[in-house]
Amino acid sequence: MPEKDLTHTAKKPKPNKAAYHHGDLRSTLLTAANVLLKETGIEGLSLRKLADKVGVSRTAPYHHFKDKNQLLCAIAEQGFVRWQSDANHIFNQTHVSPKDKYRQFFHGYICYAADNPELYDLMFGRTIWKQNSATSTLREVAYPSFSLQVDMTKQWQQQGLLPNNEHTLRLSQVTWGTMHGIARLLIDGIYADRSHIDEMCECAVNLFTLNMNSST
Amino acid sequence: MPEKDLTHTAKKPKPNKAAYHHGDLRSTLLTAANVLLKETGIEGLSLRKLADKVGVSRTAPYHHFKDKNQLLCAIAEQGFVRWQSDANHIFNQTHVSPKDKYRQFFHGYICYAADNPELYDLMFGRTIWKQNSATSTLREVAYPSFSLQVDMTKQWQQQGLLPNNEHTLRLSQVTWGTMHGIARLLIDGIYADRSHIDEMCECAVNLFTLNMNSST
DNA sequence: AAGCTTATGTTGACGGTGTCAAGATAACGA
DNA sequence: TCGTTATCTTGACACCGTCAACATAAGCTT
Repeated sequence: MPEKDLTHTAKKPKPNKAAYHHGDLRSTLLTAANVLLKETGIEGLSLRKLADKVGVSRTAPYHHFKDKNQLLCAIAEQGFVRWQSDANHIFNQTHVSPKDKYRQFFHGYICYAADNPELYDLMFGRTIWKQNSATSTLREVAYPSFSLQVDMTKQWQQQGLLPNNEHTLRLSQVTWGTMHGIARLLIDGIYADRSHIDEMCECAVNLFTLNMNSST
Repeated sequence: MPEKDLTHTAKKPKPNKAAYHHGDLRSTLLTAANVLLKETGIEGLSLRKLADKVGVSRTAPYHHFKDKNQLLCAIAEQGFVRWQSDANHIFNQTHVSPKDKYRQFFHGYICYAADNPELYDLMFGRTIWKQNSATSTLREVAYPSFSLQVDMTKQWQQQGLLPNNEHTLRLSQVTWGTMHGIARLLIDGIYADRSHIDEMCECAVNLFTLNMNSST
C-alpha cells in the first residue's frame, strides 16, 4: 500500500480540496488512531498527537467523538468485528472435525491477540470495561462475541468434545478464561512468549477435550 | 482501626515533632499509596495527590522514589510478598490431599486477585511488565512467584494429579494462564463476577485434575 | 562546639494531557 | 439569499510527571 495520505481520504464530498472542512475526519481519525495505537500503544495514544498527525487542530476530533473514551470504544468496535469475522470463518468450515475446529479456534484466538496486542488490550482490557465506560454500540458488537463462546461450548458439549456434566456457562467461562489468560501473559510479556504459542495451545486443547473415537 | 494519621507515623526518630523532615516518608508514602490505589485505582493514583494526602510537597516523594514507576514497583513488591505468604500457607499444610491443596491454591489465587483488584493489576498488568519497567528488586521478588508455579506443577504431576505426559513448563503456563485469565475477567468485570468464583474454580479443577483413587 | 557534608523537603517552571468555551468558516436547506 | 447547522479554530483551565534551584536540618568530623 503506497503510504496513504491521512490528511485527506475525502471520499464522500469533493474528492480533493485543501479545505477548512476535512470531509471525512471521523474515519480518517479512526484509521490514523489504529496506526498510532500500534506504534505507541494505548499509553502513547493521545488525542493531540492524533489530531496533529491527521493535520487538524486539537479539538477537531471532539466534533466526531464526544470523548477520548468514545474514540477508544470505536477502535475496539472494529477489533470485535474483525475477530468475529475470523471466528466465523473457522466455525463455518465444512469437513473439519469438532476437535480440529476447537483447536483452530483456540489457536486463532491466541494469534489474533498476539498479532494485535494493543487492540486486544483495548477490546478486553480494563481501560474500557473496568469503569463501565463502554459505549452502547460497542456493547452491541461485543456481547455477541461473548455469547458465541457460550453457544460453541454448548455445541462442543453435545458433540462429546467437552465434558457434558459441567455447567455450560461455567465451562465457557473457564475455557475463555484460559484463552484470555494465555493471551494476556503473552501480550504483557510475562512468563511466556510467541515461540510457545503452538505448544501451549496444544497442551490446553489436550487438557480440555475428551478423547473421541472419530478424528484425531 | 482509628484513622491513622498519615502525616506522622514517625517511628525511627523522635516519636513526634511537627518537623521539616518527616522522618519516615518512604513507608508512609507506601501505605498511603496502597489506600489511594484501592480508592481510586491505578489511573487515579497520582504522585501529587499522594503527596498532598500525606501532607508533603509535590516533589518530596522524589527523594524516596526515583520515579512514579519505582513507587508502583514498590507497591507491587509488597503484593508479591503477601501473596507468596498466602501461597506458602496453603502448601505447607499437612494432612491435606494434593487435590485439596490444588483446589485451595486455585481458589486462593482467584480470591487474592478479586480482593485486591488494583494491586493484582499492578503485579501482573501491563503497566509494569509490558514496557520492561520492572525494578530489579521487584524482579527478584516476582520471579520466585513464577517459578513456584512450575515447581508445584511438577510435584502435582509426580503425585498423579496432573497429567504426566505434558511438558511441565507448558502445563504450568496453561494452568497459570487459566487462573490469570479468570482473575482478569473478574477484575475487569467482563463476563464473570464474584458470585461465580466458587463454581468456576470447581469447574476448572475438575477439568485439569485426573481422577485419583485416594481423596475426593 | 563549629563547620562541612549529605539527606530531605520546598517552590517555580516546563511540556504534556483531556476538555470546555467562544468564535470563525463553510455547507445545507428554506 | 439568508438563517441554521455542522465543522474547525484558538484560548484557556486543571490536571499530570518531572527537573532545577533553593531551604532546612540531621549527622559526622575535627
